[in-house]
Amino acid sequence: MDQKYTPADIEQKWQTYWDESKTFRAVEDTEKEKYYLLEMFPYPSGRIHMGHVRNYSIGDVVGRFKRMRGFNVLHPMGWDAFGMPAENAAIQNKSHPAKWTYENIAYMRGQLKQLGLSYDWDREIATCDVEYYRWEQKIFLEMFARGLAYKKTSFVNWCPKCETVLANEQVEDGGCWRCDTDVRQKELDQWFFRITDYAEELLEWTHKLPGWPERVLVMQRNWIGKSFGCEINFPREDGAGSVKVFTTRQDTVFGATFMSLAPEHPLAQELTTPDRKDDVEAFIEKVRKTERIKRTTEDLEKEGVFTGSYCLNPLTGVRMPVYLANFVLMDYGTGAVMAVPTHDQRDFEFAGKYSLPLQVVIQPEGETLDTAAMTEAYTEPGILCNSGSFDGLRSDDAKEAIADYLQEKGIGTKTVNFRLRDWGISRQRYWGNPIPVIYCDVCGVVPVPEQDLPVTLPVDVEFTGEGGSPLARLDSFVNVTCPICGIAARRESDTMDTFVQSSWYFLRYCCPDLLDGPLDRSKVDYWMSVNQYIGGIEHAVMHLLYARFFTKVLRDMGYITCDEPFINLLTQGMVIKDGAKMSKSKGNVVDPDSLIRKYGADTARLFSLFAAPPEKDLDWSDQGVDGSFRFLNRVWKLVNDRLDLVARAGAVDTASLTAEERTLRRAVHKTIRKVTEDIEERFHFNTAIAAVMELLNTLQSTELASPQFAAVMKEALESMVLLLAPFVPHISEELWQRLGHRQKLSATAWPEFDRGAVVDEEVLVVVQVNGKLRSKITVSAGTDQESLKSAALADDKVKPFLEGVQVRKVICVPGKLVNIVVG
RNA sequence: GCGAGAGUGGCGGAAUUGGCAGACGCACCAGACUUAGGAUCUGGCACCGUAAGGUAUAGGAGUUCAAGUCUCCUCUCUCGCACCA
Repeated sequence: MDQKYTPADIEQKWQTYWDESKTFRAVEDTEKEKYYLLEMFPYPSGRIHMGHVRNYSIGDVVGRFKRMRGFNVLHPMGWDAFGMPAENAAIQNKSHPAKWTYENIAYMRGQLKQLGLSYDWDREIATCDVEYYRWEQKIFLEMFARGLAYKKTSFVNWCPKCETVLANEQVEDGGCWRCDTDVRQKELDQWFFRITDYAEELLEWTHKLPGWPERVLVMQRNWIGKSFGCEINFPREDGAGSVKVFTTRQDTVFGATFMSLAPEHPLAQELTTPDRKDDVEAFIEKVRKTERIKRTTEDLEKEGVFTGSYCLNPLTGVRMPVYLANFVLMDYGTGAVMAVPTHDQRDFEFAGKYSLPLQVVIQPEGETLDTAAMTEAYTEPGILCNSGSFDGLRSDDAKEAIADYLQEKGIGTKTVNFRLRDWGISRQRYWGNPIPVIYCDVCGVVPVPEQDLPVTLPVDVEFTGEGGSPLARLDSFVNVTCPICGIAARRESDTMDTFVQSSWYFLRYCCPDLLDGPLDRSKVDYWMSVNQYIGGIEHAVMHLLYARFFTKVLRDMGYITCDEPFINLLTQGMVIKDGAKMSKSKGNVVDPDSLIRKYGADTARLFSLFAAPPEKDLDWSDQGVDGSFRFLNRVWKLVNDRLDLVARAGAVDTASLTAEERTLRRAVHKTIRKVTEDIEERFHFNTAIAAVMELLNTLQSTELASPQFAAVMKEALESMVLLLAPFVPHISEELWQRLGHRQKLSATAWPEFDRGAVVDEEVLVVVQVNGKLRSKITVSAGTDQESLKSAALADDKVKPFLEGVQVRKVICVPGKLVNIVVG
């Protein structure tokens, strides 16, 4: 037999076996408890990177472990295959996005297989396959029918480089999340999904997902941004209606001395008096030029302009000048704010700049504010004053009382406001899912009839990189007849945001081959929800929120029954090297291919699991990889060296073991217990692996002449190999076979620890004097407190510390510690 | 600014319920084997001290017989959000 560990050979051997025997194929089986394990599918960018290796190694440990524990595991993989890079590559290489994408998929699939990941490859999905995206078009049409997909003209975030629209979530620091180009505002006719209809439920369920990291839930809650307040109408002085504001501080209405409107506010022009026209237009132009980038990223100085018009404070009758202000956002609340300079910092600064009046309406307890002496707004709770019949109320109570009063008088209504806005999904790109809609001059927006689906992406398209979407310029695609009236019409040429595909791929995995619909209810009901989802924290808001939204929409359409897609979520940390995220520009990239070539997949997996717990960042270390490789070599050598011994061994007779044999066996079973708990309860694979390393050290240094040594060693080696299987499956399968098993390890159950074997016969007890460690004594496990106490007091190392002082108290923690308190 | 999380040897990290701080690994040092070693094996390795012993978990206070762990304050770092009315 080979004495040298050659990963290339054994990894190839077992990968072929798993592949050909379809070891990891998942079949619905109501007799078994299901376990749906999912890692976020990759974008087929060309090759996998270390982040993928880590993500999928973590997932594979869970998958293989659960399988060995008897679960019916669904562990699928696929490709988030639509998206800009494919199109950009096509432009550069004068190629086609489909060719580029499918070639990348083929290569990356090979890489994943080389890692020995336990996927059911029969369920593989590529979202650019027409068999996938056609069903998404059907879902879109149903959403359209329910009013959940709609069109509106709006200012959108526009990336001039990508020539496409970006969702708010896709704008990072004022730049495009993909290419970092400064984002501009552009007015376009766009498709939206009405995610705001689900804002309340999405928020509510963030309190019912105990298996999610708190920080992700917090981010989602903040993103949804629910706030309670009032909409209040401030009548215009000219009597022509009123201006509606949203406020959460209706307790300060009596202190509102002016109004601030967003420059884009529909009333902005109307309220502007002729003499103010020039100033106002100049201001609006200036704000528009500044654009969103600066309006959101920098602490822009508060600026505004007077419109020349006034509103009246409905409670005080005070004349309030109406300003346009650069810090008021059109897309939050009503785009208009009642300004209370004494109790809002922004309004305070604004009032200072334009010499607007201040009126204190909330006094801090035990203090009196004086407008002349204020240097900043008082935003804390307090007692109302100058507020008519509400004087003397605490501000918290006043919120309620004033809201009721406003509602009664018909001036305002209590409302709930969300920061979350509808999800714009139109993209002016070719490589995406065509939105199945036709525009007819007579019939208007006409959904493509279901029998005409799918709207297939045309292949014969030219990619020049100029002038926006190639689809829009393709007459054969755009020119159609209206399905209703038959006259010439135009096809929608925008495609859907790629986040749409990743919002339901986990459902399609349950029935990837279904030919007559998106989802097979019975299969989806069997597998959903995903028991464990694993991926990067960067998807905390966008992908995870959209996927939750889609799940609820599809539930309401009757496709599925679950409320939430992912029961447990694990967000793994980044892979960094030399203190920085791996990136080509920093030259600190570790290439998985060469890593596998040099050490094998098992070593690559092992190190990425051993170096840090999953949720923390992993600091890559080439020397650390050497260490993992060394460990596998030692495992290999130890097992192979003892094959003869093991071949002669029978079963362990627990009744007649010697003390030394029992000690060895105790180490084995304690390791089984520890590894099991570390994987199952904590996902702390690093400590699980460390425990196996300790066991190896023990086994390596134990050589007994006793009768049952061979039997105990056999049990030990077999256990060690089984415990390693989720982490390093190839070497484990090979060693398992060499240990004489005909049944494959991948069909073998996880070991159970023997409760009798892990009980300590002797325990080490620490003896402290006044909390300081003075001695350690070994006593038999059952020693009672009294004997323990006297043994501690009589200990030679302890005695000197007891001379000349009085023992006041002795604390005994059985099996652990004695603390003698003296004084 | 707000929210969340973190801070432990030269390094990655461990300490699960308040009970031996530093498991396991890396690096380093010494030795063995060797023509050789970037292979393998053995031993050492928080800091100060010859030792007995003392000091150590960002810093400071507190609770406790006992604190890396609990409470309060301060500092630093990371991530997320950021004019949200």
